[in-house]
Amino acid sequence: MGEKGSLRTTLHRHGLRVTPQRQLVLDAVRELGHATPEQVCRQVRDTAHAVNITTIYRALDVLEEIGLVRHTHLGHGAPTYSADEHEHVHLVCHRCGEIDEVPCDLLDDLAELLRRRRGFELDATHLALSGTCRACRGPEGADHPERAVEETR
Amino acid sequence: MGEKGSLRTTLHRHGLRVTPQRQLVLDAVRELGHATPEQVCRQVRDTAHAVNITTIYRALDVLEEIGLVRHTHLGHGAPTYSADEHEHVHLVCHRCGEIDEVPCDLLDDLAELLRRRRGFELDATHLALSGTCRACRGPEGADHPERAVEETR
DNA sequence: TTACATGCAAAGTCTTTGCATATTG
DNA sequence: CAATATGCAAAGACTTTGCATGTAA
Repeated sequence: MGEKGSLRTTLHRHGLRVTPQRQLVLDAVRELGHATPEQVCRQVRDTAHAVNITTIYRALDVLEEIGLVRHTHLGHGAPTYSADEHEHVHLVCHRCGEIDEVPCDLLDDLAELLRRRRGFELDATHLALSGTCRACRGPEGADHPERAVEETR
Repeated sequence: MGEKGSLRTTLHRHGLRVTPQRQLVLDAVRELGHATPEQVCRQVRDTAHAVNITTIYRALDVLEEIGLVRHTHLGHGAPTYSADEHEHVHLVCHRCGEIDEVPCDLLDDLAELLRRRRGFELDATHLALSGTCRACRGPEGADHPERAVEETR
């Protein structure tokens, strides 16, 4: 059992235990694509009614430490967690809140630039880029304050 | 009074009042370069002892609405505000927490790419890029867990 | 049986809101 | 005077901590 066993294996490698809660949290993150701790909690509770939000936070921390999940700050409020195999850069629309995803390699050139000019090693997997999505820019590319959402904060 | 009058002028244009607090908050943001509401508050209080943190938040909101300041989420916790004339992209080291700044135009190519491929209009002025700074990568480019800070969150 | 996990409650940040008071135009 | 801004206190969102209890190697 290769891929599927990676939670058990990885936890063991770190001297940590495999628990139903941790398994459920990982499953939830994988299913949801990207989700806040709150959202993960709701998903987990569909299966295990009694899991505490504290446990969700702790499980996410553990899973992040061992490299199975990762979080990104998409702007205001809670961060979103996603599975490590699910690499992408987030495009966050500060107009409507929509989140799009693009492959990390779009940033290769930028990463190279930063490395050379600043010695900075960009981590594209943690990234959120804010701006205005196609829908909000409108068909004519004009200003469309359709359902303005308060600025991303 | 050209540049310097822009707070008064801009507030008026928006039907808002010029108050000492707003002036102080703007001054603080300009002096500090980039700062959290908390830091702005401390700075303001050097001059006006009694200003309430709530007022700082509200002043920052107003100043942002009228376009004189802008905020960025550098990772975990409080956002940082900076003056609009002070445009740059933040490079946040998730190792040591150091914040470097680079000109926005480094992102021109990426912006063009996103515009063409996704219809996404990147707002480079809001940006924080996370990664590892030169110092933390070490002279040899190796792993230097000198003063590891818990992951940017 | 010992080390690690969980649940629960309480506390901690950071931020917003409601309302009375004060201030500006 | 009338519209806004401020201060203060309370509440709200999100997260962490302490500690007793539970559970697996």
